[in-house]
Parts: sequence; C-alpha cells; structure tokens
Amino acid sequence: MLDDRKVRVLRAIVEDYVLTAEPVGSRTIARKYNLGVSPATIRNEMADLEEMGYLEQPHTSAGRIPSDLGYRYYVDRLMPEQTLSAEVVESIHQALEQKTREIQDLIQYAVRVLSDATNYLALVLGPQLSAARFHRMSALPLDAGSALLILVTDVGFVETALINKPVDMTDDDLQGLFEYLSRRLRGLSLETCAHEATTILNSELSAYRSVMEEALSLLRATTEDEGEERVYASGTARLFEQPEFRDVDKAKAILGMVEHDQTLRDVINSLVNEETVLVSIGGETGVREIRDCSLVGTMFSIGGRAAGKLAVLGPKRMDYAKVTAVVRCVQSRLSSALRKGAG
Amino acid sequence: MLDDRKVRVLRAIVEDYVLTAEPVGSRTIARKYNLGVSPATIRNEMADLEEMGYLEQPHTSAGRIPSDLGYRYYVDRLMPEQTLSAEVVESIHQALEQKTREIQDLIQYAVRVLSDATNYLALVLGPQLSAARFHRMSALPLDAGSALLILVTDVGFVETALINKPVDMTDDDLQGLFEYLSRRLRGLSLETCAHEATTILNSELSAYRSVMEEALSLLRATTEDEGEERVYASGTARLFEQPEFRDVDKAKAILGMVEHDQTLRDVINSLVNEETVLVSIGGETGVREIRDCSLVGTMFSIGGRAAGKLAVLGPKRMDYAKVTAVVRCVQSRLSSALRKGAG
DNA sequence: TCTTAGCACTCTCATAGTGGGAGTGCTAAC
DNA sequence: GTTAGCACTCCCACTATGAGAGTGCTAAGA
Repeated sequence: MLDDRKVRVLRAIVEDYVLTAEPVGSRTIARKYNLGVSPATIRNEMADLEEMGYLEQPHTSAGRIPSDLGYRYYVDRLMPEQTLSAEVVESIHQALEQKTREIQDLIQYAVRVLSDATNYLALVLGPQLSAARFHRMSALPLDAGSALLILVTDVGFVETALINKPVDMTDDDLQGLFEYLSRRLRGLSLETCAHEATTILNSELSAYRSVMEEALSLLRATTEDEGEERVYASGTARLFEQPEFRDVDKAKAILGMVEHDQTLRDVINSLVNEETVLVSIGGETGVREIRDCSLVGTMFSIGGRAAGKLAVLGPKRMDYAKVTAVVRCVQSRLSSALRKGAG
Repeated sequence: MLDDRKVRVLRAIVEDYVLTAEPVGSRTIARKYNLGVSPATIRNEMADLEEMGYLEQPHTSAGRIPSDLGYRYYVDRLMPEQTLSAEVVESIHQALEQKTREIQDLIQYAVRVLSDATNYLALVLGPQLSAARFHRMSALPLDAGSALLILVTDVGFVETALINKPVDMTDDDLQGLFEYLSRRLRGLSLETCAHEATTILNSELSAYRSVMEEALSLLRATTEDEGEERVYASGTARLFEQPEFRDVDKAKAILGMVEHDQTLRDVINSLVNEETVLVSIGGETGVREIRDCSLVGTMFSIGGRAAGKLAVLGPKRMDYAKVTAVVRCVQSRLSSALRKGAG
C-alpha cells in the first residue's frame, strides 16, 4: 500500500506530466507542489514508486513519468470529481438540443461536440444491430419496377435498400405483405427475424418469393454486416496537437486504426459494456497501435433504449478528470434527447 | 512555345520527380533518359525552362522540380493515356458490383476503392440535394404517437426523420396525406417543394398543420443544411506515406481541411462541374492548406442521373496518368451500377 | 530511523564546425 | 549549338562540445 506521501508524489507527477508533457523532476515537485520536504526526499520516494511499478524513467537522468499502473492508480483513486465549466455544459446541451429528429444526425452532433469539448479524437459506435429488435418493415413503391425497402429497428434506426418490384405485384399487395410481415416479426431480434421470415416465406408466402428474398437479404445484411455497428469519428486532426503524436509514424498508426473500423469496434466493445464511464490506459487495450493512448468510454441510450457506445481516444497523458466528466455529460444528454420528441 | 527537346527534358523531370520525390539533376536525366546530349546541354535547357516558369529550384545547387505550370503542361499535353492493369480494373469492378442496393453504401464502396487503387486520399461528394428533385414522401407509423417520415429524391437518395404524430390522426389519414402530397410535388426541385408545400398547407390542408410542419422542416433541412452534400472520405492515413507529408504540420493542415467539410465541398465544387476528369494543381485550388496537393476529380452519375462528384487528393507529385485513369474507371462503373437493379 | 545537503555522474539537447556530395553556372574550346 | 572542365554553392550527415537537468549515493544532522 502507498503511504500518504507517496500518494501525494504520485499525484503531483501525474498532474504535472499531464500539464507539461515533460518528465517531472524532484525539484519541480518540491517547488510547485509544496509537500514540505526536500527534493532529496522526493527522489527517494520516486525511486520507491518506480520500483513498485508506478513510475518510469525515459532515461537515466530524466525526470519520471507515470507508468500505465501509475495512471491506473490515479484514475481509480486520486482523480478529483470534476464539474465542467458552465460553457462546456452549455455547448454540449446546445449541440444536442438541435431540432433534428434523426438518430444518425444526433449521433453525429454528439461525436463532434465530444471532440470539441475534449480536444481529443471522439468516437461513437452506432447501435449494435444484431441485438436490435425488429420494429417494422415497409416498402415504398417508386416506379413501375422498383421500390424502396425500409427497415426500422426499435431504437429508431433506419436501413433502406432499393429493390426490384415484380411487375405483376400491385402497390396494395406490396403494402399488405409488409404490413403482415411487420405484425409477425415485431419485437423479435433481427437474427430471429431472418429465420422466421425464411420459414414464413417457405410455408405461406412463396408467391412473393422474389420480394421476400430482397427483404431477407436486407435483414441479413443489417445483422451480418462486417460493419455491424457504424463508426462515427470526429477530431482526427486534433491528435496532431498532442506533442507525443508529432512523430509521424505514431500518428499514422493511430489514423490507420481509426480507418480500419473493425479493430476500433473490437476495442471499444471489449472495454465498454455498461453505463458507467470506463477508462482503458495504454497497453491495457491490448492494441499495439494505441499503446500510447487511453480510451474513455461508456454506453449510451437514446430515449431510454440502449443506442450505442461513445468513447474518447487521447494520449495516455490526458486530462482524465475532464474527459470523464465530458463523456458522462454527453451520455446523459443523449439519454434524454429525443425523449420529448419521438419514442 | 517549347521545342521538342525542352519538352522531353520537362517530361523527364516530371516523371523522375514523381517517381523519386528528389529534385532531378542534369546528370540523372542524361543517364536515365537518353536524349543523346550531354548534361551540360540539359543544364542549359533546364535554365531556360526555369526562366519560362516550368521548373523550380529548391535551392541554388539542387536539381530542378516542376512548378505548378510545369505540372500543368505535363498534364495537359504530355501525359500518356494510361490503361489500367487488369487487376486494378478487376478490383474496381468487384468493389462496385456488390449486391448492395443502397446508394449510400455504393458510394462508400466507391470512395474506398478509389483510395485503394490510387493510394491517395479519396473523396466523394454525395448528390447536391438542393438540385435534387422530389420523388416521394411517406410516413411510416411507428407507435401511437410517432412516425417515421421518409423523403426519397429522384436519384434514390433517402432522408428520414422521426416525427410526432397527432393522436387523433389515423394511419390511413397519414398515408393518404402523403400520397396526396407526393402526387402534387413529384418532380419538383426540393426548394420549390418547400414553397409549394407551404402554399398547400395554408390553402387546403390546414387541418394537418402539425404533421405538415414536420414534413416542411425535413424538406428545408435537406436543402438548406450547411452540409448540403454529404462528404465521404477514405485513406486519410495514406497521406502520411508520401514523403512530402511527413512534416506533421502539413499533414495536420490537410487533415483539418478534410474534416472541415465545407471547404472541401467548395474546392471540389469549384473544380468539378462536368463529366470529364479535371485536374487542379497545387496553388490552382486557391486553398492554402492544400497548396502542395493536387486534386483530380469528376462528376459521376448513378443509373443515368447525376449523383455526385468524386475526387482524389494527393501530393502535387502524383501519378497523374494513373489517378486520372482510376477516376475515370470508377466513374464509369458507377454510372452503370444499379442500372440493372433499380432506377 | 528519517531527512537533507552535497556532489559526482549520466544523459539529452542545442549549437557549431567540418567534409563530402550533388548540382549548378560559366567559360572556352570543339 | 554542343560539350568538357572547373570553380562555386548549398545541403546534409557527422562529430565534437558544453550547458542543463536530473539522478543516485553518501554522509551528516535531527
């Protein structure tokens, strides 16, 4: 266990390093954070902390920087509960109180404000469609030979596809078909739907095979898509403002990962699985490209239903207190967004 | 006018510089491109070309690099018509012959393959919604108090919004209302629609004011949105592979511009306004952030209707012949995509 | 036993000097 | 008009060099 003074030294080092991005020396601590002891004493404490794994030394005669473990200790036990400035809260509210009624748009505003408020890279994962439930499906005739197929999930997420319409099928037939299907499938998970629809197709609706096939393929595409949850990102350019990413190769690695959605989904999904705000520090993510980064994320719901996950990716040396607070704030505003609008 | 030998020197310099990213010296040209004259003669030609504005010298005793004007001359008059390798053509075909029936998805595949095939940053602008024509609008009742409003444009672009549904309105009423509206508005530009719908609302349909207001606001949002055309990008990370963007600040400036959609829209829109492939070189774009880049772009249509613009952003020192060919290839495949599917 | 001052030591970083290499422009001869 | 020769310029990579920051250790003091 860390005694009181070690804790104060650790906190000082984390906070100073977060602020300056420079390794912190014993003199600096003695001067700026008045612990009432001399640099020599602090040096001893730092040597202890290093041995215990909380600190690292870039090279023999540099100051110390926090290790992953050091950050972890700070985040779990030392980090102050931060209340956001009125302006930040205000800007978040404003961004999410737009009059938009479309979830996709709302998410896009959210990811942007998340990045603006933290100055880091913000990421949002759309709803996990495989877990979504069928709400309804409908076909909108466009012209003689084609129609727009529309799938709505319980969260209000919309997927559409252009399909061929058999010429011998009237608009009423089409509408009736999907009315019927919608009644039969409502509330089922999309995966179950695909099975169920196949059964229905074979048993009773074989007359409408071609249209049904298209409907099935939309259902399957929606669930099985490698791109299961859509990924929204904002603020990639901001990464470069961090001194630790001025190294082009690091920056490139991170960018590459962000563009390669699947890795991103995996990382965020494995970290975030509840509505509390969680932090993954450096190597904890297990992904090589972002071993110098931390990820702060949580799930969010819109109008009371689980809608996705939001996360901020920044350098390990990030302002965890602030980022956590911002993430929490955006999360809570999203939950209540649209509520008065539509369910 | 440039005499034959000057032209050959210019071509050699452009092509060598594109290949190596190093200023090209007279010796190199004499050795690699057998013009049958000595370095000294080439030096004289280069001095002339520099005076005429086609070449630049990074510093007194370096080789020459092409100026914007030099590239321009090359692109306009020297660039060979390149036929793409079978593999590249194949990969483009494959990417765009996916079974998807949704325009948005198709565009996403297109932007990805555009970047993969060129190794530069690829950009696609979605259809210009203000120029789009109304095809139909429809409302899908979701539950007692809400419905999904769907707007389809002639190109097959879909916009949706969640709206409140007056409790006293039956599903049939709702459907009838939009059937009627769709008949009245079909073929009009979205802007005209907004006006027209207002008139209709005031003259005949004032009973449905609340729903109509929502429909109007969707129409307006679709046209007036600052984000008029949606911007799709792919391959940002690839920018860093270019030696000229290993300078973090340059890379950041470009990335920043890419994230700031509006500038991007403006640049692409001002360059590209026809179905031929156009090239904008360096300063020609007039945008500071990309003065070291060139943009190759064109309009494309899907299923015979103008659908958007596609562009590749790379360093000035890019392989213009190849990029032009790729852009043209993607453009042509897009035009014929979906054609057999739905119109 | 804990704390502290002192000091030698290490390591980085910015600076300046140096030499090689690449390329030029000019001149004079072909 | 072309070419060889040559002096000149400029960049760049390499190597000191020294200042600065910070450490660990030791020994003395509380």
